[in-house]
Amino acid sequence: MRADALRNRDRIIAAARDLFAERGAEVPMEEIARRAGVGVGTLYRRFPDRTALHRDVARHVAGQMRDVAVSATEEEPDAWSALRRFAERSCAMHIGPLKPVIDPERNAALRGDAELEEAERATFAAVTCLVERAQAEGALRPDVGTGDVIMLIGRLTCSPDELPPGLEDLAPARLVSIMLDGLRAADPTVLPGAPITAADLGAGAPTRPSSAGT
Amino acid sequence: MRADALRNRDRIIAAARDLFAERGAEVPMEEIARRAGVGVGTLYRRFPDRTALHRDVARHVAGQMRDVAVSATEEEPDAWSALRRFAERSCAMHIGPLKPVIDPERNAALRGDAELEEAERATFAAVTCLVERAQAEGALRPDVGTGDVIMLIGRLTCSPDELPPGLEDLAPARLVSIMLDGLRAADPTVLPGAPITAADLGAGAPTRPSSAGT
Amino acid sequence: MRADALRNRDRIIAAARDLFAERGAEVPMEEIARRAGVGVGTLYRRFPDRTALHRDVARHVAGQMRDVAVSATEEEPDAWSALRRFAERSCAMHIGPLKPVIDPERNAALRGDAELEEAERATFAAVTCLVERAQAEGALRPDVGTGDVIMLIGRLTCSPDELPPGLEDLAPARLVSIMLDGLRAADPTVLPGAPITAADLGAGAPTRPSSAGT
Amino acid sequence: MRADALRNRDRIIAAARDLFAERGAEVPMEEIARRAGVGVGTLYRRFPDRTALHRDVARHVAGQMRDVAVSATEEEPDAWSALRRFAERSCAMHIGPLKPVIDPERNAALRGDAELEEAERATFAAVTCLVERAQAEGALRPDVGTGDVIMLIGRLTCSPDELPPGLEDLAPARLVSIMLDGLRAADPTVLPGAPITAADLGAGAPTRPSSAGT
DNA sequence: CATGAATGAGGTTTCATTCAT
DNA sequence: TATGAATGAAACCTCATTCAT
Repeated sequence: MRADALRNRDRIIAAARDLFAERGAEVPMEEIARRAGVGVGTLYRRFPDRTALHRDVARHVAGQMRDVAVSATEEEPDAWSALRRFAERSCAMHIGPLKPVIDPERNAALRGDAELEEAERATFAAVTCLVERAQAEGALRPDVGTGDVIMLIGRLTCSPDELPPGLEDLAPARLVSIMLDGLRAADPTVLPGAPITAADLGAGAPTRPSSAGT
Repeated sequence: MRADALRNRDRIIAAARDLFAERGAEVPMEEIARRAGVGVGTLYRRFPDRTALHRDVARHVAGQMRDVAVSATEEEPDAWSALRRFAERSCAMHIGPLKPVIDPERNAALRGDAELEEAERATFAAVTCLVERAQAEGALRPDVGTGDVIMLIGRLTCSPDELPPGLEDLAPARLVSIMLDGLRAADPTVLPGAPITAADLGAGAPTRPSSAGT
Repeated sequence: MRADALRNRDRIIAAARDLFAERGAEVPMEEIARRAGVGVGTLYRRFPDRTALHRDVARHVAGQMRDVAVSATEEEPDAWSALRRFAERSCAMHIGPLKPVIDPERNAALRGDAELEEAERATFAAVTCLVERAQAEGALRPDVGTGDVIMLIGRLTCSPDELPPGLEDLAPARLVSIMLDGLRAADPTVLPGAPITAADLGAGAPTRPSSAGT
Repeated sequence: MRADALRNRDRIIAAARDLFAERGAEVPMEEIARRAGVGVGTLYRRFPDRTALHRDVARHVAGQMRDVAVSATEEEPDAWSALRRFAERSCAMHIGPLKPVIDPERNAALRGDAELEEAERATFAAVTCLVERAQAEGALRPDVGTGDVIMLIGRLTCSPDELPPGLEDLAPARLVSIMLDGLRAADPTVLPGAPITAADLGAGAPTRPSSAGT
């Protein structure tokens, strides 16, 4: 692929990701093209329809998630710090509002995409590992599973323009901190049901639930 | 207004609220009419355009929120239980996905609606009161404000079809419980910034920030 | 269906048939709507996409063909006159240029349409009957089949604007007459292969080839 | 022009002719380029727009037609055989479906093209000559003109994919034979109107109608 | 008053043509 | 020179809104 074409492709994916996060999965294609600085035709040459764009943005974001999970695991001194870092970085990536675009559970067009599922699997595996280690370290309450953690992160992260002006940075940081406090071991309430596992989250999850399950 | 006309109006609002929660603020009007069991013409007779429907659904939901806040305050033995009940009921009402429809910050058509702002004000006032009492009781950590609580609740509640099948009831309950644990007093981490107040959340909030602010 | 809606539907089908014959299966929908005197929206309300319009025009034309075949059979004194009338009427209906729209062999969207296939079957049956009787009467050469006759008719009829100006009426009449002379019994050349039967023409044809086969 | 450039040009014309016959005059340019094994850029370097491609394909085909007419005239022992050969060869060239591309009557872009008109004139002249000789020989019915013959041939030839599978070769041969029988002298019906002359067919025809006219 | 038909503006997608590599 | 990327006009199709029945 030619250099300029590759650059355009990257700009389109970046523009699409931002706009999907800001204004939803159905932003006009024209607008995505405009934000990327190209004509609609160029956008459609690379991505035959909205579905294809969804898929490539999903792969991109899922890959970043996996990288964040892996590097947090490798570089942090303990599992709890790694989980905190994973949560904070996910937040900065606006995972929450991208859910309708990037989650195979909610976007049928993504079902069965190998690359996407592989990235999700790797992310789930890394997070599951962190969860188990953090529980062994006594930092994470024992009655939660990977699914609980992933869902919390997904729901707490949101796009800047959903936040009150002036709080774009502060609010997410506070909410994530409060959530992490809720996940810490000290004196928790009894949760209903069993821990939610990675497998409970569906498609991209490992077929065999980890030992954190039920 | 005749009895059947009134019934139609209620059915339309109920259908609209459900569809807005399930499929977003831009659901086709035909579909809302169909779900309500009326023709589009009837829908447009009651609500001249989508904006009017948004507004009436917003008023309806904001009124329910206020009722929940007030009755929780009146009927629960202590402020912490009332907060918990408010969180759980809000969750059951799928406040999260309705945000783009009912939040004046995100739906410009709602700005300046007196009835809506009054309901929001009352809700904020009641929750602020609960927050302060719960902090006085030592049940709620002192470094959070009404805004933190409202935002947490808004983000943790979601429509059933965003959840993995089989977990529609369990997942919200677990997430809310974890969040509440994060809000409890015992041994919290230091949060960045100052508590987020009702006033920080904008339009419908009291003009004078409550004493919870810093 | 309301009276005016029904009238519009008929006007759309008539406009579409004419334009398909004049300018091909891909005439802009806007133009069909304009010719029918309605907006595009109305056209799309009745026919969700071009395919649906193709299908209904095909059913309409196939029904007319069947009616022509049947009435010719019933009203003409002998099979040869009936065949001639069938050929002339088909010609007036511009069957030729409509082929890409109405022939399931060439328009995949029509495959398996029961109403269409039934009309084709009836037409083929009637023509097969005429062919056999005309051969028994000695008017039609014995070495041709229903398929030969149908194909000849299809190819010789064309839309007026494919013809040199001034010959719109005369040319088809002459070509059909010459073709009919070619089909008459007297002193024919030896044709290659076996008679082409209705079954050879595919989808809508009777499953069991008539005795004219092979 | 370099050898490879010349080869590209020929491949493009061949690909275009085939695709025009198979799928119509509006086949995407990309597809023509692909079939020819070149990029669109190359196609546009040779042919500035679709019109130019139409024109060159038209010239090419018209030239072949003329060659067929001339060689048939020169090499066949009698006029009737020459006419038969001309009809059969035209058929093999799929003249019918190319009509909208190569006929100046139907493709305004071709009007006034000297090379094309010259080829058509020569073809018409040769066929007119054959018609008159065949009539003098008593093989061709006297009440038809060059125009009748040309139109019949044009309408009976079609692209292979318009034919039922398995009959691609047989059907055209049979239809042409039947048509030729219709044109033979023996015992014809009375045709409406006067013979259609070359001049009646328009643009490329001789300015002075040949003596075949009435 | 309820209904559902008609309208046309706006978003989606295709493709002829131009142009950078 | 050959290629295939970029462009934007035009066609397709959807749906908010109006209006006849």
